[in-house]
Amino acid sequence: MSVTIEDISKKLKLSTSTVSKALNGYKDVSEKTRDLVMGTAKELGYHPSAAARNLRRQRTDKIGFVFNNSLMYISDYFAEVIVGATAAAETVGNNIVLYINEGDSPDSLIQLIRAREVDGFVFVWNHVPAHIVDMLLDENVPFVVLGRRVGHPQASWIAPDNYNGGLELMQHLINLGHTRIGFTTRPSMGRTNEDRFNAYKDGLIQAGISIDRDLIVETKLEPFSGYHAAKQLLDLNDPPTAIFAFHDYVAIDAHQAIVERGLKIPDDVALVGFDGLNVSAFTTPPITTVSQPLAEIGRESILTLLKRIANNDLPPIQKTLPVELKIRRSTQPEKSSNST
Amino acid sequence: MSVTIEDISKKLKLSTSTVSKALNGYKDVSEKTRDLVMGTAKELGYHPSAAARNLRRQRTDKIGFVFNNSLMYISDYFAEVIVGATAAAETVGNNIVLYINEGDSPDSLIQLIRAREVDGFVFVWNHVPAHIVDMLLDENVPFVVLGRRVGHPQASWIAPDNYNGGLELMQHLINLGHTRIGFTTRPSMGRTNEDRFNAYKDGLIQAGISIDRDLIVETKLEPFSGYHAAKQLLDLNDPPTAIFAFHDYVAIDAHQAIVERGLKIPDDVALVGFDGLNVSAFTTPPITTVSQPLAEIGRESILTLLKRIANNDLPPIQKTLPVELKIRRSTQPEKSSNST
DNA sequence: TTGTAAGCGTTATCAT
DNA sequence: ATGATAACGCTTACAA
Repeated sequence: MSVTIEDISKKLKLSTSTVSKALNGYKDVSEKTRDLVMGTAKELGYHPSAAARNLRRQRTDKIGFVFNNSLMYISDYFAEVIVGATAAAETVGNNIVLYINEGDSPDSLIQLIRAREVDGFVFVWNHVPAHIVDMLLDENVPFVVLGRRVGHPQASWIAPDNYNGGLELMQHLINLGHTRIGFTTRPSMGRTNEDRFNAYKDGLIQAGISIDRDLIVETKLEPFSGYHAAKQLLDLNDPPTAIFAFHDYVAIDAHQAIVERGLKIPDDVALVGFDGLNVSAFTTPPITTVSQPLAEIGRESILTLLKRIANNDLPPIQKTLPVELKIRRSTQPEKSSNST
Repeated sequence: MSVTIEDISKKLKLSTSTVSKALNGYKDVSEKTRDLVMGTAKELGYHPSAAARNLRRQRTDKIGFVFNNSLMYISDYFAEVIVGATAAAETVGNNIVLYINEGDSPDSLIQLIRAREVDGFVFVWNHVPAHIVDMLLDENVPFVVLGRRVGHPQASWIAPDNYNGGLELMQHLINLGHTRIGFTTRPSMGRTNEDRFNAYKDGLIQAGISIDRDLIVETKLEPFSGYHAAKQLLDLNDPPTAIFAFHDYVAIDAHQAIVERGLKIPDDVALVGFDGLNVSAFTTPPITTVSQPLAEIGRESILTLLKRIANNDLPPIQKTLPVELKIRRSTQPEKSSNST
């Protein structure tokens, strides 16, 4: 097979333990032999076997990245987060292993955990139910939830500041004079939805605007869902002058619905999204949104997980990262002329 | 630590080998003991240690997915391909390990290979240079290049039919009456670029249109590069009436440049992209493109790699997958009215 | 049908 | 400073 420590030890007439020590930079080995070992290691093209190392060290230097299929439909989110995470992991010699798991069968998750193929897990799920968190805690496996708050107090998570971002968005719309603002919500009431929805309601309340249930419509977790939601809003007797879409892809769907109705954005209907994905800038007009620091969320999740891998008795780590309002033409009245 | 085979064997007063055999469904074990073993395995919550298994079997059931950072900028591509690949791998009990590697330092690649953390590699690079292929062959490691043809005859790859897709695109434009068609090309002349460029040229030649060097402009591998390329084309004394963008993101950049010039798509300038990424449908008007079967390319790459892992002495496997022309409003004259 | 024992490649402990 | 040895958890000839 390939070159092992034994090959080096034989060639140098040293014991494998000395070679191992030299290779790993232990100081109880003479400089002479260390140079010798290093030299022949390079000469022979030696590289340690990950499997042997993992078995012995009871550690893999790998991190499981567990996501569900629907993440694919928000590819900008997926790509940025994953690349951020992978890069962060690699800086400390770790790698990311991908797992598609919907979280619907705890058994497959337990199997994953017990196989110890990875040292810990990052979950990228729309919703992490309490019984799964309990199970993870029970198994005593290090984990972090990426991108959303989790109700369970013992869970660690890294999430964007959905509430304050939403509030900024609402204040922006209200400052522009909008009083009838539609909101597209989610069927499952996860924390992300809750935070954005609360921001919507509080934004209205702070402005002294009463909440109209007709202006709140539900979207499903499927493509074109935002399209139907927007149509529903536009069909109202007293339709909204602005629509707050749950996230950018929903906003893009809504954009299409609005345009099909022959309405102008933002003159007839203003439109805002959420997340700050690249795609939100590609529509005409580009869509005002709240941008979350995706790469940093990915990075921070890894760093946090590594801390838990080092010591899983740490109290839960929960971080809210700041977001940024990006005002674009979907809410701003058209400027008189264009410039390069 | 966790439950091992020994725990089961002790509890049942059996040898570890018998337990192992029972667990792995060998037939030279009585049904009674097998049920017993299976039962206590479940009862104790046993799951095999991946590390021990890997070491013993000299196999990891993991596949390395090597990509460079620039893939992040075409997130639709990245997401679809990766999810397709991950799903395909999981159906046969394999997983994907991500590696960011630009291919600029063969050393880090060799290290990766020799560590045998994975059984084989899928490369997702813009360009796979011959010396890297030579190195991979030299190391006798199974690998497949995803998404592009490779010049090296010994390399295995799965790629879309760029040439014929490009030709269809050109015929479509020419049928619409365009004779001055701009093309945005790449600085590095990889096979993908070559194929699309050849399609551009052959499309013109087949229609009896002479090639005008002014209509061929170079883009860089950076954001907004397509924007500048399009402006350069529009600034010509005799500007094109149609632009063939190297890929969809370049087309989106070009779209912006065209709109900024106050020109109408497709009336003043028709626009086509390539790849069929979701984003190409989000612009106004949506962009005509050639769609590649990304998930299938991901899937097929994994299946091909698995074949090579099973037997790397196989002759190189090289597959061209069919693509599909998607005609959208960026090339079609506006219809009189819209419908739901 | 079951058990023994060796080995995968490394690291850690304890002697020397 | 170096070496012998055990151990990590599993699989597989081979023996019984």
